[in-house]
Amino acid sequence: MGTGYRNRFPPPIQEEGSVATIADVARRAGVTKPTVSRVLNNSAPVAHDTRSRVLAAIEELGYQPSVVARGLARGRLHTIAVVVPFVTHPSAVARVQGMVNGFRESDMPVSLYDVERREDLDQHLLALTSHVRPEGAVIVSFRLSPVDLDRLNAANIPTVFLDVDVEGWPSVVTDDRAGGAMATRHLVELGHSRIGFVGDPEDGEFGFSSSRERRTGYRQALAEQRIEPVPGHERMGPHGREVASELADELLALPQRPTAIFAASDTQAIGVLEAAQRRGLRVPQELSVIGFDDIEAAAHLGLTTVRQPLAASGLEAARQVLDRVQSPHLAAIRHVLPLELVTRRTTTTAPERLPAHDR
Amino acid sequence: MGTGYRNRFPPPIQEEGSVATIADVARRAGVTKPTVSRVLNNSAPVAHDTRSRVLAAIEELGYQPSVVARGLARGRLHTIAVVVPFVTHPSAVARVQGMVNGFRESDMPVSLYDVERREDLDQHLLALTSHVRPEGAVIVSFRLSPVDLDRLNAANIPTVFLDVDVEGWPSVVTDDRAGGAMATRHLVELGHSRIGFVGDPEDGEFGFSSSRERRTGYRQALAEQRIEPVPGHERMGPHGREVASELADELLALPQRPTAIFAASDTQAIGVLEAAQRRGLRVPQELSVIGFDDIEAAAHLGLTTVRQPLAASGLEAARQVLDRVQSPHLAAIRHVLPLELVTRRTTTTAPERLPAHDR
DNA sequence: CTGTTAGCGCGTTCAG
DNA sequence: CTGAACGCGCTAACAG
Repeated sequence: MGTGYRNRFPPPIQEEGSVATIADVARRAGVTKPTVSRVLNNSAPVAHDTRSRVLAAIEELGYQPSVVARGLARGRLHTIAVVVPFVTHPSAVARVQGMVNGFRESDMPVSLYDVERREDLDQHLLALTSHVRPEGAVIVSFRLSPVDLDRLNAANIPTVFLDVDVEGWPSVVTDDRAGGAMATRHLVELGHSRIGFVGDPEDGEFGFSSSRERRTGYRQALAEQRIEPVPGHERMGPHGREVASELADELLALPQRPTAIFAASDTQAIGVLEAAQRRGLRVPQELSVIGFDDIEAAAHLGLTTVRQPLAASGLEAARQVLDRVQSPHLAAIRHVLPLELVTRRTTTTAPERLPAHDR
Repeated sequence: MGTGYRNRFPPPIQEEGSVATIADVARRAGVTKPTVSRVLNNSAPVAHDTRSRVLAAIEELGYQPSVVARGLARGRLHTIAVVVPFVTHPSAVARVQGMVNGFRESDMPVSLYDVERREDLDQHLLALTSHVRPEGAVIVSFRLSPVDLDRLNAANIPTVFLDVDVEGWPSVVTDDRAGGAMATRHLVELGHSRIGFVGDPEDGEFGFSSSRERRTGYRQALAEQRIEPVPGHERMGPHGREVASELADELLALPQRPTAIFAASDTQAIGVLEAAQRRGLRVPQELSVIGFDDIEAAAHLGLTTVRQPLAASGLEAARQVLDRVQSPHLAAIRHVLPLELVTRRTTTTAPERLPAHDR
């Protein structure tokens, strides 16, 4: 008939508006509430025929336990809390996608706690350790204070950190320092020696570590190649495309401008590309650009970058939490994911290495 | 000193692990629980000095009411439920971003219900109408059955539909049919007459209407321009880049292949571009491609498309829900957002309109 | 194996 | 304006 309607909702056996409770089920099955609870949770043995009477009643009433009431009684909500900064940023989306997939098989709903302002984090952390807590948590990118960690610990919530190293806690990370070095070496091998860096400020609002680590790797790679670092070649500012674009513009305005720029993230690299375009600089002939993350846009733009397995890291974090929800005393392992150089169309040989007529 | 730590967590005045309850506050303030509850919710007048004693106690204990207990007692959780298919798809991300921004000012947390499989929707709808319900809901793209709508109505949850028209319910939509016509006319005006269409199946798993409407607009535009529709020029398949790519490939394999293709979404348009590339067809010289939505990738790829204000629509939906949470009996308005043709680099004059040597 | 009793933290009667 | 008593739906502890 193709009405386009969906119709798998259980029929409303109860009167309109009201919903079956555990008491209704108990009454109908001729038992008491705890017995129903026991078959629901398999928390104690139940005689075979009682169990089937209860199951029948549940079926007939279309009964579904209230997660809220259950949460209040148990002191924990059957949920995994995910605390993540800027959840609509491409990298966050990819990580969340991985987690969602990781949790799908289990019947664990995930509740997303987006952090956009400082106070959001405090509030969410408070919610985590309140009366009724989640079964587990994933905290993305945030370096918590020892006080916060103690709280988490006291609250007894299995927690996995994603994209940040926390001593004594399970974590899923990449080696950002090695990644920064990888990106920089790629440029050096192409003959570049004036290599700029665009990244986040050292002590940003949230204290994320990735940009700092990548810059450290950048410096290491320069040092090991005996390239004199130029302090003015490092520009840091609040994360985002626009700011990165301005920072890059400063670099490109230098008398001895860099022939290559390493951006600490693809988002920032896109800003760098925009700056080059505004100045009429051809990429990669006159400016090589390399990013970090390999978000979707990178492929579209042909951006050379260091690929970080974002979705896979989310999946792994999900696995780790689920493992710890089942077995709370697993050792805290640090899972390191591999990085990979992805060469596309924004990096090439340094201009000074080319024959004059090609420049 | 720049440890990078954050430290705004309220000091643990209570013993470790335990958390202050309303009873603790009452005791400390020398009153009873209902009084505390009254100052918390402004639900009844409270003497000035008792109120300040209570507030002081709340402050000192770092007390925060349990949302779960409150939810159980009230029968509604202080939350807006957002039911959205494929939340990691670019268009969903943009819409959610808009909603998150719309809800930020209010103190309403939003809980995201992602739907990836048929049964997810039923389950989430059930959760909405259960014992403890959200304050309001936004349902994205889904056309619900009358039974489901009745439930929603009986449950008395202010609900706004986004990206789908529902008779008698508030909705935020665009005119997909007009958009489809707009895209098609653009191609016709460029001189194209063999125009292919790639979109979703007519009766997809979820019965989304947008692709169908856009195709209707496509047909209308062809008709009004007296262009004979070619049935084989319409290809439909499950939404996604890969499938769209295959469908486009079929079109491009036709003896009289289309010189332009209208894809019902940017995601599918990207698939079309891939198909063209595989066949070595130059875009736009040999094939014009237009999409729909204007997701981020569209700008990166230079894709011509019909822009739909995704984030703005999310924001508007949020506003509507908040309005209705405050004033439950507002009329059901249908908010139509404007569409806009965005011309970029994937569409151009039809080959047969060019001088021979240019083809 | 099952029922009785109590309590999770909070809101809401109803008295006073 | 404030307190006593009860209920939200469910689980936990203890008998039997």
